Amino acid sequence: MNLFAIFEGEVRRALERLRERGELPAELALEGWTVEPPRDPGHGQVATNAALVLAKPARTRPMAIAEPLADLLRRVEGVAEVTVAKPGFVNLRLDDAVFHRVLRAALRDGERFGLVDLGRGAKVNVEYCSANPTGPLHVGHGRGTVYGDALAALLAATGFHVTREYYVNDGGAQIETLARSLHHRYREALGDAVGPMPEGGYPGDYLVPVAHALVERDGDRWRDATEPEWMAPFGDFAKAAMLARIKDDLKALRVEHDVFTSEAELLAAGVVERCIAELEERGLVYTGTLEPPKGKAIEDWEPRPQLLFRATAFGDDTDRPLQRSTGDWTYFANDIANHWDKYRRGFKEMIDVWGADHGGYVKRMQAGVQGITGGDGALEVKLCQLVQLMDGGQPLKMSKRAGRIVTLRDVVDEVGPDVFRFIMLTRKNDAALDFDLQKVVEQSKDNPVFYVQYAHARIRSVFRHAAEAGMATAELGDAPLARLADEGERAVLEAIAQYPRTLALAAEHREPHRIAFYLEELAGAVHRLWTRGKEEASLRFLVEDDEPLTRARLALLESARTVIAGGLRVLGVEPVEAMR
RNA sequence: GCGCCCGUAGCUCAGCCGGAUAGAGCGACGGCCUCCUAAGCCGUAGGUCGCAGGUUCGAGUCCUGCCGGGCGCGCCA
Repeated sequence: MNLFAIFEGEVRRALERLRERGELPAELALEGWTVEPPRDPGHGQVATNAALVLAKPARTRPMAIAEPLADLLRRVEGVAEVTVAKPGFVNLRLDDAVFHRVLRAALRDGERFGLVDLGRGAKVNVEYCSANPTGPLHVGHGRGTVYGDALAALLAATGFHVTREYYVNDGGAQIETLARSLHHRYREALGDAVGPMPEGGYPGDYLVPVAHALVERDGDRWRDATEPEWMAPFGDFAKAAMLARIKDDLKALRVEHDVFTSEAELLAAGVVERCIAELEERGLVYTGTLEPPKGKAIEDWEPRPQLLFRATAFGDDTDRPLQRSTGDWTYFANDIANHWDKYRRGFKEMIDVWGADHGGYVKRMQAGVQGITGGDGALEVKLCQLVQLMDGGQPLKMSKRAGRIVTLRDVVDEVGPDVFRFIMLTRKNDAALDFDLQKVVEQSKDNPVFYVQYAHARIRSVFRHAAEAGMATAELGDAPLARLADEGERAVLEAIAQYPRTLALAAEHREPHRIAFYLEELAGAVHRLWTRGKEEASLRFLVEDDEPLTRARLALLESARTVIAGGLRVLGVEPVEAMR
């Protein structure tokens, strides 16, 4: 029950009436205006800028539209008062009864309250995390992962049929590097004096336990084997171990993907060849020679004819290579196949969450999807800016080469998934983020997530007390909500009514952080109301000799709690029963 | 050199599709617990929204140009 959507309809009808009556030009397009909560609560609960927006196309003054519009809106059920303000805003003050209906809807729907059906069951594939299985997840991965996970939940909450996907980049040379690194650790585990990790290997110590597990399984049978002999089994073993570890790390973050797609398996199944053949049939593949990029000197640049994808046909800056000089497919070719595979599994809408360092790759991938799906599929890419890891104000350079990795798991174990997720979700995805390990650990007790969880816990506490006092806490839908007369109660009521709109906007904009900020506001309204009860006994929630009033207040609290729980659920944060 | 993203209070960040007097948290300072959880509430201080133009009834928001920071710029992933 989205009040703002409802009143948008009312404003539209009123404008249409004005057009019919000739007070607006017959050909006027009724577009571009909005219905929003006014910034100043003194203006009521709903405001529209329709008169301002339409004045110019209607070739009249804003007030000439605002006045008759206000007259019509005054007759709408649930509207208590309509005022026209300065330049031409029309402000509505709503009857309490309207908010009472919202509250009853919230009580009736529980955590499903506000879940608008924007998607109508459309299938959407959200690919996120997709870190290479060559090591544990680090903090930088955590951001895109949490964002993607919350976005997936948000879309699922707004009527889309969502699949959460992880693309495993296990097709390239990096798995060979991983296998060599494991082989080195394996020899170490057997007690051979092999020295430090060779140049180009993965120096982190996370392969040490993997090597021991391999010794446990196979003993020293690979000690004297040749590289071609051990390469495949070592690669498989290491890959499986890394993937298991990544899944475990994800679980600690409360992230669970539905599908893991393996690049290597797509390759082995010949999907890439079929994909390229498909592109060829569409005339999107040719052999040509690329110009060297301007402005950036590339050493050992050799003009070379190669297999190219006609990305420029879809708005990319240049055509893109599909095949390496070695004859292998490029990562790009494989990734087109990956998206083609999704498309053939029924996903016309695909969303990828990438790190900002892949920003230069967006256009070509979108071009690839357009090309391979004949324009029927669409790829939306959400970039997460990189995380600058700090330690006590000093930038911490993470380098895999130096083996100095701050793992995601370390941080999550330290502060917990709720704190970590909330930190990542109180930011827009496209703003850079400083993540100071020391501060995050020190200040995790100040994390706003507790503010929201505390509001939930306090409400639970009231219900526990109510039950102890023998008060009925069920069937609150028929409570006399008109008894809710305090300004603090109204504030909570109005905050609750904002939720459906917030959810819809967050989904449309792919911005789960809006929910986090909204929940802080709602929690604030709850905390303020709580404090009013401390200052004035008559405003306490449980009033011994006035059960109807108590029930009305419980109804208010329960719907607030429901919204908090539902919102936290979308963010993947636990609503708690108690804080102590 | 070119492309994308960012620049808002001391710090970390919101600011809805262009809307009314630019907000929150942390930090600083001052108040509030005989009573449903003080992980809370109330107040004070703190801003030329990077700079300069432009668009318009109206710009933190859109456009152009600068400045500053991040990322990227065949066959790596």
